[in-house]
Amino acid sequence: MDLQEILLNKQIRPTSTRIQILNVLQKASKPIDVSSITDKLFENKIQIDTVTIYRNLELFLKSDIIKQIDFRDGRYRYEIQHEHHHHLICNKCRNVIPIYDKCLAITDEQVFEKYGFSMQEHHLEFFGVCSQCS
Amino acid sequence: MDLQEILLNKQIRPTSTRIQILNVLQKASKPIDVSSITDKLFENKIQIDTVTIYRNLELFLKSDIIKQIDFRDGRYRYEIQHEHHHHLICNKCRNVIPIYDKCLAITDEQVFEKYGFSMQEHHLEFFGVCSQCS
DNA sequence: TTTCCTGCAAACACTTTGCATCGAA
DNA sequence: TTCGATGCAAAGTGTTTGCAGGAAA
Repeated sequence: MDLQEILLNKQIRPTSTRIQILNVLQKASKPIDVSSITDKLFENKIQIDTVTIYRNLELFLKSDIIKQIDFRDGRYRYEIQHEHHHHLICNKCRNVIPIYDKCLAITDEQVFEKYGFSMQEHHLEFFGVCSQCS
Repeated sequence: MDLQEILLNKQIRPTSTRIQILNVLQKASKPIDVSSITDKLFENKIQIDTVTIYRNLELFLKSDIIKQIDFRDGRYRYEIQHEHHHHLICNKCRNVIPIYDKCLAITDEQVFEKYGFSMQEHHLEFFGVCSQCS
């Protein structure tokens, strides 16, 4: 998908900085953190200030272009918002496997009604040991 | 349940510091962060260094006495490990409702086998808007 | 005695804010 | 010209480390 188009659709000015950041996220095979984004950009001889990355990530988050994920190691990771999925996170090597299988089933939809809670989204991650580490 | 006993069962020396920290967690109606723990202790005229709290929380985590929860606002919260449950988190007021309803069903247990992943635990939180905020 | 706990100070890592500059509409 | 985007410096926040003193087995 065209990154510029995505931004325009969301009424975000498609600056080259933004395209570059999204480009890195798009090419990543798994969610990456801010310092990895900086590194990837650096490999492509592009230098963008950390602050700018943070500011734009926040913008992308608000516009639902990207998703923020927490693997419980003290920093957030980001990935392009696409088909809903979850992650298997290895507690040993920290590798991440995205899974597209349907995992979640609210056995009683009325759970939310019961609390008058209007559910917007859920976050589900699985932790364990991957094949290479076991 | 007796806190001292819990610690002894886990072969952790039941110092008064530890009992006090656990006591605060036990009395809390929802997961709380480190600074709230400090505050609660202070209300009871108990002063325990932040570092000590962190170190003991880590210890409790490893021993499965407590659980670490992430509400995506930059700090972890902790609660006594008890009956498995999830949380409804209000995106507006940040209030937290624990729910004990059965929510998760792996529709295909073979998902993990497929990846040779030995699943140990999952983290599931729901985000939305609570009744008071809507 | 020996081992483990705790507190203090300092370091760290990640993220945010303030402000000036730059650049596109 | 005006408003938004970016970079730099600095501050803020949450967490961890090193080390020394202290308490419990």
